[in-house]
Amino acid sequence: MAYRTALEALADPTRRKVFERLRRGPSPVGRLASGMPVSRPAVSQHLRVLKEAGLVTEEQDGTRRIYRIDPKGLGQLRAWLDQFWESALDAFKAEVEKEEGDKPK
Amino acid sequence: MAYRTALEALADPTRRKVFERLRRGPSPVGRLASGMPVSRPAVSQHLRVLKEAGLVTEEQDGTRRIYRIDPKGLGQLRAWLDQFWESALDAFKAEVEKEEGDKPK
DNA sequence: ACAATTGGTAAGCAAAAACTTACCGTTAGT
DNA sequence: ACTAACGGTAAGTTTTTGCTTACCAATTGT
Repeated sequence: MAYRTALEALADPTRRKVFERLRRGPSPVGRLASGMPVSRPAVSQHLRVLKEAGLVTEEQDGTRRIYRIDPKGLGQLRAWLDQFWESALDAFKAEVEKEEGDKPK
Repeated sequence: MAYRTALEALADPTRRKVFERLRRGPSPVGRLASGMPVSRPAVSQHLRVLKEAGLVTEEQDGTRRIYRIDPKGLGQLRAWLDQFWESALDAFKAEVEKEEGDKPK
């Protein structure tokens, strides 16, 4: 049921930018913030949302916190999408068959 | 590049509800709106967003418009997710190998 | 031609979300 | 012990977004 939070987290453009930057590998907050059009606290807040959505993890290393992508949230999102995709196709097929029945002979 | 709009469209709970209801098959606007906690115009506005995101299609049938799920948007989202998933795993592997190199012997 | 059904659009409002500045706590180095 | 670096949190403001009411256009049936 956590695909909701993942979806909501990835909807924001800057948050997506942070997330996609992490795809290239782990990074501390400061490094993430430089190169972003917004302030460091803003990035911090985005990271919290991403973390709560299971999309990133935080690891303390001295005075800095290293953020990295967490496969968990991504996996849940994929699972939902796949299941949705399948049932949508099923409904689509059923629909087509129903229409076939409408033009008999 | 349209996975952005799909993501943003699916972030809203009521919009997701509309979308998930369409999974069971096509429906005109009025039917969708009844059974929703919001007004018909609200549903209309949501449908527009979903349509612009390539998630639903609209077909005119007399005075009513039938909405159905459009596989396009869903497909683009899946493609992005899959590609993201892969490159994230790659980065993860590369990271592990780097750490292996850190503790030689 | 007229009335009724269906639904899109506009304007305005209220709630939510993102951003900034200011501040504080923690760790590392000297 | 003092200072600097790093980053989370609070408070307040602005922007965005979702919702409602009111209105209008198009189609169908009588």
